[in-house]
Amino acid sequence: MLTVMTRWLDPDEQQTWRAFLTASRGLMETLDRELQRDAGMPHAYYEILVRLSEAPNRALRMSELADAAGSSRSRLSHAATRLEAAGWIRREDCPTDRRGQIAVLTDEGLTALRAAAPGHVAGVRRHLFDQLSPAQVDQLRRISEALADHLTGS
Amino acid sequence: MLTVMTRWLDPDEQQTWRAFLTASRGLMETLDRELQRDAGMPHAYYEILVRLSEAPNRALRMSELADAAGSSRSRLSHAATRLEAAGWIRREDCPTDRRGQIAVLTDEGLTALRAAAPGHVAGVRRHLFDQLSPAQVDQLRRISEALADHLTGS
DNA sequence: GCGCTTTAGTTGAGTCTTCAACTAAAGCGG
DNA sequence: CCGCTTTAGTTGAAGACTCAACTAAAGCGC
Repeated sequence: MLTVMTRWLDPDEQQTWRAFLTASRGLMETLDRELQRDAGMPHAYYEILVRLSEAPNRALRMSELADAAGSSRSRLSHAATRLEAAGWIRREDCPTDRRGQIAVLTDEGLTALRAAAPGHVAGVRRHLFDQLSPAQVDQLRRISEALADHLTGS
Repeated sequence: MLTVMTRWLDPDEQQTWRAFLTASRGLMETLDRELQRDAGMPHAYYEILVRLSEAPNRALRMSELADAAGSSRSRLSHAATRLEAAGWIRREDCPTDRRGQIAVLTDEGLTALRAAAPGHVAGVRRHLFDQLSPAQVDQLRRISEALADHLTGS
């Protein structure tokens, strides 16, 4: 067995990695807290409602919704239970696949989403876009796409 | 009362924001899962151990440790309880401030950290640095620093 | 030295996530 | 049409995090 010596992070890489950790963790925590405070929902639930609101008939199969919202199936299942209890979504049986469930955004859910959206978008703007130059925004998109491609690709 | 119309994200901003969400969430989840699988600890605990290992005498006041590890005090308190039960840290009374507690990395904690580090660093390299050009790494550092400055500054 | 405010840290309840185990139906090979 | 494997979705238990409430000690003004 051949064990290769670990290639540690050099000081520059170290700094980059720690800055990234601080920034992304801090940004998500801030937005999550704002959303929880102003709209009574965590960011993960907000994203579920957004994806449903964009879908035809405000409805999606559970697994499509999980993929769209970047959630595991188990996570979505638990979240759906809560969202249903809040009256924001409803579950329907899938007519073409008896295993399937369809999540539907209710009118109340849409109302809650519309109430939450302006504050949340303002937060994303204030904490992210307003802090970066247009060039940096472009760089961030390319960087993020490269990382996302790798994660889903391999 | 004057309510300003929300300035929504334009399609480009939307795409950037979603790519960023996918990438940062995916990256953190991947690293967290790898660390949990290979070393039996979540990333947050790993970071606590790292910070302690870098401190003089492998010891830090709880609040300094919380700041260093980017954790809330409550979170650190709960985590410390677990880490202490695992035998990886120990708590001592602070001699100069009777309110204070000092977290100390034990030999077992250092051993656990040393066992976890190579795999984790390899993951950071594989999932982050290997996917970006040197210019992009530099861009990411500047972007992250700008975001972090804003979050802690304001 | 005495109140008042601030800081240090912990705690418990409630919430969210993960993981593995599970049910049930669909798809497929022969 | 019959097994076998895969896919859809849910569930419960355990772990981790948040928030608010709390204890205790320090710092400060006078």
